[in-house]
Amino acid sequence: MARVGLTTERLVLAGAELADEVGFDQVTVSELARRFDVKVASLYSHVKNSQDLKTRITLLALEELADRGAAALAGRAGKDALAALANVYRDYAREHPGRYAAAQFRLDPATAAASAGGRHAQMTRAILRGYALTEPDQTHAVRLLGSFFHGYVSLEMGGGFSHSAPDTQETWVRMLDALDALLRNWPASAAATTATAATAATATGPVSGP
Amino acid sequence: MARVGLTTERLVLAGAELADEVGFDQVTVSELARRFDVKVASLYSHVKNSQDLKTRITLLALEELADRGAAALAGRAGKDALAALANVYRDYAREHPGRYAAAQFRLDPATAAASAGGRHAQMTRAILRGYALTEPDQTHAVRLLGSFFHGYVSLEMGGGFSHSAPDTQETWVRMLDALDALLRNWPASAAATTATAATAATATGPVSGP
DNA sequence: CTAAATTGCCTAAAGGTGTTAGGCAAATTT
DNA sequence: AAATTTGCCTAACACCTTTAGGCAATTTAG
Repeated sequence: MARVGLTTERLVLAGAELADEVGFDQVTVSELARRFDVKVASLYSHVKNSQDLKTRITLLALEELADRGAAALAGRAGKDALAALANVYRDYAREHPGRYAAAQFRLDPATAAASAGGRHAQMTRAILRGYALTEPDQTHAVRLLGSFFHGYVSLEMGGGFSHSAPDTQETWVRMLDALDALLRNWPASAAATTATAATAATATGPVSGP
Repeated sequence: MARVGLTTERLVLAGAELADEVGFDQVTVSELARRFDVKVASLYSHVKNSQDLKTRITLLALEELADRGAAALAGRAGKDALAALANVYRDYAREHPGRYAAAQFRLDPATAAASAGGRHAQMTRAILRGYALTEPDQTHAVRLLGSFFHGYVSLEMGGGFSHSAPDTQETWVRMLDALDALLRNWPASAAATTATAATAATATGPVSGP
């Protein structure tokens, strides 16, 4: 019966498209089979299982994102570079919500190590070359930027900022201004501050509001 | 046959515990039934369906989180308040990973409006009273803090910062220092800056802005 | 250019989750 | 104690996942 020409790559690509259409966690082996007009069991020759499929979509998304980041960063520095990378994340999430969600998928350590994840950290570090941050601080800054990018995009995508007053584009621009200012004027380690006081007591969360 | 005494509340609570043990998206009506040693169909008298169960767990988590936040904020201001609320989120995520994940669950607008989500935004706004920010900026700052808290906690929970050099506690403290500094010295709206330049250029397709 | 080996998709089947419909017995009300 | 309500159960269907084994189309070899 006429072979359709399934391939791991074709499946992963179709899976990524499916994710963008219906959401990453609605990606199902069955639906994929339906799209290729093939019986479900047939996919299992190309993909180990559902988890494997999702992992591959995740790796694809991380790779695409890293490629876009690298392209955007080329020839830019300082605030320009910061805004460029930030926009890559935001735009990618808007264009490919399913893939972006996939990029958040938890990978096992081994797979994660072999993924494009490292390139992302590298890119953020590259941006910081435009600011005068020495080592311990640089890592803190990398983490801060990572947290911010990820958090902002998640909230905006999730509708967290939906119906509030100032539109998100304005917020976005002002936030980048703020981050740039922060990096240019990174506070010295106030080791003996009262900062740690509250630490032991409580925890954090994602907040929806405006 | 001996009634077990199921209740919507008991189910939601057990669901929250289950989430903390196995992860929010592994919370299943079947597993819950198993835990109460009851047949699956029996749960449907107390909960509309799986989605309804998850929604209720989400609402519970948002409420708990808001309560903790309110308690932590009482009597504090400025950086103290900032650190206190941030720690509430972080600690909650550590103690109750499943519930924290639930708090991220996308609610339909109507339900979201009736949730404790608003309290969270209010708390962040309350913190900003300790800093001199006037209106458009205040909202931007609320969103920035929300993005940051959510992003940081997600990444740390997801193992994003796992095996890197400076331990996360140090990063956490320094980040709070940085945010405090940023809020105390919020940059004025540099409307005519080069900020927007990069936005339009960002290689990736259609510019994002509204 | 066949014949053999491989590979791709299929049928079959079993196990898990979600959900609805209808029934009997336990708890509650009268 | 009778009547009513309510709680949990059985039955059944739909859908997703995964494994095992088979036949035919394709590729490789002689």
